[in-house]
Amino acid sequence: MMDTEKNKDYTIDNEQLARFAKAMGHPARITILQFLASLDSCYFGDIHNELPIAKATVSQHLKELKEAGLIQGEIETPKVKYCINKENWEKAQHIFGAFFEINVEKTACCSPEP
Amino acid sequence: MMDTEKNKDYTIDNEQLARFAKAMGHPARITILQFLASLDSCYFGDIHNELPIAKATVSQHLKELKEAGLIQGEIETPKVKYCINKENWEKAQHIFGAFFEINVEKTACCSPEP
DNA sequence: AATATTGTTCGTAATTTTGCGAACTACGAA
DNA sequence: TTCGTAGTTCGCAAAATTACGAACAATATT
Repeated sequence: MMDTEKNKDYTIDNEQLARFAKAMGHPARITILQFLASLDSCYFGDIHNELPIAKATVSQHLKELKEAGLIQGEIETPKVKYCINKENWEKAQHIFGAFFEINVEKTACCSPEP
Repeated sequence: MMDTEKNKDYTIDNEQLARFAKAMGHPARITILQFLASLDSCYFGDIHNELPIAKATVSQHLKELKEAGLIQGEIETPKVKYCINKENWEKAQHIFGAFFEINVEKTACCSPEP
């Protein structure tokens, strides 16, 4: 049959952007990313110390950030060192940058506030 | 008592960034935002037509984007016209921009891949 | 008045998220 | 070996998210 129907699947790029955004969709995870980027420390204990939540919960948030690709961790016995995943961080920079490049001025649709 | 304890609350900025990110944390909502920004149309029906989900679900996603402040809607009987909330869109641009301005090069912590 | 169009809201179900304490692992020091 | 440190994982509960069809509302058309 002909392919006249519109493809309604989400694009890979949109899936990826949503994935990153979702990972960033919690204040604890934003705080973690900022802390890691500021490089006051990379250790779990110090990250935990910045946050108002239990260590088990911090561990979970770190796991999610890791699964989204935004951070990585390595064991440095007896501590665990986390850091930004540089490659994917840059990917996120670009993908968010492109997303927000859209010129809203030019595309105003609803009438402005009267 | 003295306030020697570290304040572990999330900052307003981090809460706001997480709020925006969370709203963007679903491919359908990313697609909606892009569609509205591209201005092929502003009407619910056309938005629905772009997505692989039921209209009730589309309506819910639009509601969430509206509650996060990223879009706004107005009735244009018998249709409903949605659009980007310009003010908050720019706010999001800035807040995401600032977030990703962090220089990861300078802050690399974990050893690079060997 | 009956119909059609355009979306929203309701009720419901399945899944995911968030959070915690307790138990556990791994290692080094006493 | 026993203890302490540093985190992870487990088990659970509460809440939020995602999704749908059916019912509903508001308006225009016949």
